[in-house]
Amino acid sequence: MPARTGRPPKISRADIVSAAHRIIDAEGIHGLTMRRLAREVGTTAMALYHHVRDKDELLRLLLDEYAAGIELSDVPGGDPVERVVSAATAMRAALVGSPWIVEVLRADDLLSVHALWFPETIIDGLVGAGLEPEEAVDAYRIIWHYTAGEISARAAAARRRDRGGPTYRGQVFAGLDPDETPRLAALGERWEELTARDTYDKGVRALVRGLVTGP
Amino acid sequence: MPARTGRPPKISRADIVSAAHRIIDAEGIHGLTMRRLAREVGTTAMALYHHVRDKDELLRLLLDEYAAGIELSDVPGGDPVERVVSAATAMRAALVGSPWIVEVLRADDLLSVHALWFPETIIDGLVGAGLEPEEAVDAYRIIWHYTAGEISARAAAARRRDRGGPTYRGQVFAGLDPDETPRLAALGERWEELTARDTYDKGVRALVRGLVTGP
DNA sequence: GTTGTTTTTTATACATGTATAGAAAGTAGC
DNA sequence: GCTACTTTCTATACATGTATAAAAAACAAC
Repeated sequence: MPARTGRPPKISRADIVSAAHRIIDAEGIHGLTMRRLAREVGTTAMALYHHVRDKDELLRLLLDEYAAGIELSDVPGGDPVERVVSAATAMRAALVGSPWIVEVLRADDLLSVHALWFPETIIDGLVGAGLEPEEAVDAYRIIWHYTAGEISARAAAARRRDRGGPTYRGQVFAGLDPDETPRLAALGERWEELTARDTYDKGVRALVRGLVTGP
Repeated sequence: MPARTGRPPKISRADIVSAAHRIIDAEGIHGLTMRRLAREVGTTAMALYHHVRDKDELLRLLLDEYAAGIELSDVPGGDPVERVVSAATAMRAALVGSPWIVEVLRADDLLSVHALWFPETIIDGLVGAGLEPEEAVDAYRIIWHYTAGEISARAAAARRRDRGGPTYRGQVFAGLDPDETPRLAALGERWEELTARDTYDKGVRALVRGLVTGP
């Protein structure tokens, strides 16, 4: 039945993925290039492309491995709203350490095959709170958009901080007209400080509350 | 006082930005490369780097020009919640046509110098709804994260659709265990259809409602 | 005018993802 | 064993953003 034909492969998808894992652990996501990966596997860059469609697919495979290792935190049984908030917070916690994952996902709001626990739990909680299944899907996607946006913004801010350089905000606040934008002008210097806060929890609570209470 | 010294410049920032604008109009954001831009301006790629720090700065300059041309829609006077929703919707409408802008912004939740009307109006509306200014800033950022996430996901989905190829979702739903994820299994085929819906309005309404009503 | 200084431009180079073409290494039919 | 076919791998090439070094073009001091 196997009856393999053709030149026998020297490397496998699994080899690639585990080598990629090693590189990321040792050098961070930044060190993961196709050529570097090829060297680690002991082949050429283009040979990798016979096993993965492109780098994005490779990242998705990594995500999947990673997701399989996520500790699913226990979610409180009682209030459905609280369950949804907990699950969303756990989802965010799982992703926030590897923001590159969010770049890969984005369109794929389902995360990974091994991370379906998150949408499942959130949707279940939303149905428990009284939403129709279709509405719960909408609500889940809304929560996902918020979560992805927050992680992405957080990662971008961290990158900028690393690279230094003048923030764009400074420029914005320098040329600020108090007549046109009184609220912003009043905030002034405090903007930097205020926008350093972690608002995820606040946001997800408001969002879930707003979603489960009708208009 | 001017007393310019040094080799006289052949090109200016303004030249660069307007040439970039021309390219984007004619060929889309995809056609905007540093070399293509240099050709349009009549110089070399590296010469551009004496006028802009990097491509991101160039994109920010473009955004700023673009923002200056945005029609500020009138926002209803009455209900503060409705004002915030309108302003957020206008912000999203302004950005959704050029999703690359969101990639540039992300960390810079203030948009552009010429688009401060959006945060100003939103924060003002939130204060009008009873929030303290600090809370209103938090709330604005939360709304921004949601908006950026939604646009980003939408753009990624469109890109994927263009390129074709099997969706990751298909793979996810293929190997789905109804015991572990009953809600998702029940949805099954409908996922694709359900997730094609535009949920921005629903989300932003829920979010603002949740934000202005205390916990 | 020669020499130095400053600013801008050019030339060259590199790492990256990935396309394309062809070589290599196996099996199957005869 | 020879030919055809299939799969995998290798070599080469390209476009991209951008670093670095050198050259060019102006002015100022003497």
